[in-house]
Amino acid sequence: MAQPSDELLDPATMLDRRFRAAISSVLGIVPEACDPQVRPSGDPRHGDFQSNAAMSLAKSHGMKPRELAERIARTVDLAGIALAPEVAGPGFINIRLDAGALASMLEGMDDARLGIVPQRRIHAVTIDLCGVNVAKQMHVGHLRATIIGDCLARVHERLGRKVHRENHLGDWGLPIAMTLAALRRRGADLDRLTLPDLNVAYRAAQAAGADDPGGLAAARATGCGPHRIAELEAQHEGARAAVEEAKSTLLRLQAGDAELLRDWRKIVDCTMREVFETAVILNVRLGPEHSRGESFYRDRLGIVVEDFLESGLATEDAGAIVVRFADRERPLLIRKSDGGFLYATTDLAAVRFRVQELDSDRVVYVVDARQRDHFKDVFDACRLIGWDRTSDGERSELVHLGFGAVLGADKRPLKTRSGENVTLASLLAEAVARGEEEVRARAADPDAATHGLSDPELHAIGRAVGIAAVKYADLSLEVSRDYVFDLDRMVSFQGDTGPYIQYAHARIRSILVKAGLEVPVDRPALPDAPIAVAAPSERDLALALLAYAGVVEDVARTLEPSRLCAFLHRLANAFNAFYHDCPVLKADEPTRSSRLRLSDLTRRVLADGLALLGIESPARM
RNA sequence: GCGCGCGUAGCUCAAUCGGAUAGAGCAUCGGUCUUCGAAGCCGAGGGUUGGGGGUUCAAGUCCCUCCGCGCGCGCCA
Repeated sequence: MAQPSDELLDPATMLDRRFRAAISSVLGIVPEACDPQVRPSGDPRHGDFQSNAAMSLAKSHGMKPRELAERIARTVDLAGIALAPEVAGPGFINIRLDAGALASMLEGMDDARLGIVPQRRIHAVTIDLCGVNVAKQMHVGHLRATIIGDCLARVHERLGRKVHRENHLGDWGLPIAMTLAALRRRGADLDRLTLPDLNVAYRAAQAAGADDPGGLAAARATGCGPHRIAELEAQHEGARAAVEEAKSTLLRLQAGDAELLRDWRKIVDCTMREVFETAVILNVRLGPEHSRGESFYRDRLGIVVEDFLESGLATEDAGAIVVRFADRERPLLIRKSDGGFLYATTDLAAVRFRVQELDSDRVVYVVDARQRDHFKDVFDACRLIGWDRTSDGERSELVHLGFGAVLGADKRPLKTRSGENVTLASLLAEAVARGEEEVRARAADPDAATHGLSDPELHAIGRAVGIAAVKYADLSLEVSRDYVFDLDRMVSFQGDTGPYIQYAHARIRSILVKAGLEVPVDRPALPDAPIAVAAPSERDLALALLAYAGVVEDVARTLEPSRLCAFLHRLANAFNAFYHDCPVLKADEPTRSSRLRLSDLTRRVLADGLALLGIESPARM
């Protein structure tokens, strides 16, 4: 029985249902067991969609593929959706959608939802993103952890899911204690501390604590002079002293020393000020309410180890506590021989908290791909002990979305000329400057839509363009891959770039304004005009638009933002071709209104999709 | 040594559970603005999908093997 909302569905879903029913009927099996393999056609000559199920199902049912395809094609009910299907080749079933059906499906999606159906799920989703370290400036790695995580959070939210954005700060432990001890020792004014100062102090403290027994041994073995050995011994002693001081600072901090905690808070706040400023520049939704660092879990670590010991999953090994796995040599250390906890312990506590207390049936870690082994171990440990179950027993999906490195032109991790890590702040400043440069150059043209705009307006557009360039370039690639950071390519307004999509949006908006329409951000500009789909490029545009909801669902399912970018690029291309072929403002009614409405729908899908990527859609550029 | 990831056009990248002739962008070359924003559109050239073997109606995709690159591997995070 057809649902009342049936007509709101996209063509792929409708065809899936109809073919599922037909295959079920032909083969005498339940619909759930039939995958109709409905796919968009690669070649327009084969129609709009195809079902490939007959070829793979034929053998197991003792039929010839072609014969099965014929029977499915005769049986399937495509009334109101498509023309009669045609069988081709070894058993492809080709489908051409009906123009009237396309029009009514478009009218059906032309509201604030844009065809997206909210997922009714009782559990939440947790996205671990950003992952900054206190006392350290953000670098390019944080760019990816932040924007990919923000995009996935937005996509899940768009689908009606409750999302917890968790910024798992590195705000606890020896390195922080070391930095704190060093700053206090030299009497630094923590109220006037800047992040670069703090960063220098952090690195100095790290260097002071750097023990180099290997170097010492090597120096002895290779017969270095006594001066060199004495120097290394002194460094060794100095490092031990620094580490001892840091350890005692950490102990006092852990014991709740009020003065230390106050100072600790100051360096945390100093770090986070930059994080939140960066979030604003990046157009990422990340605030203090999303910060829950390692310190949050500090009182939950002991019980983690105890529970693993009690369950028999953890054993002692050379004084340390480890969890072993049946299928690999590598154990997971959860307590050091000196009784201290490790980051794995914190991560175990965090998974447990996120699944059980944040009630998440999905926990996504947007973290550097190099930590793949670590997360595999942590997640497996959680599954062994049952911490991947929500309180009502639902199994939670634990997934590490490991992203690749950002490389420089030399294919090596991005560095400045002097060999320093590139800070995120400097990288974004350059991107904004480049975006602004492009926008101002074009605004100089007296015919440009941006000509005569005020300085702050041009700056705002330039910023949106520069940030879009960087984010789109990142999000449009497969997450796990490394990529070369090339600002020239990214800010280009041609090709598969953020600015190109933004341009398509601004251009459409300008057409609607020229038609004298009000152009609301997220509502139809002309909700009542009948849509007609006639010209080939109109059809292409219609098919692209109708794919939107499915793409958003795919992105949530696969955690691949690049699919959304590919969709937006296809849609912008389809619109540009349509715009070239089909006059809008100069067409006669009712074609004019139909095309205006198609344009308006395109405009809102582009803006909605860009918003899911965390990219702004300027009205003019 | 063990484990993981990646090799696709000159460059940067796509390719849905294995589907029809492997697609885009950049670059190159050629068309296209006195007509809605040419940041656009239309077209051309460019490929042994790292090599070899296998599975099948069908392989860039799955399996085996070799080569190359990157990353990770017990008391840091």
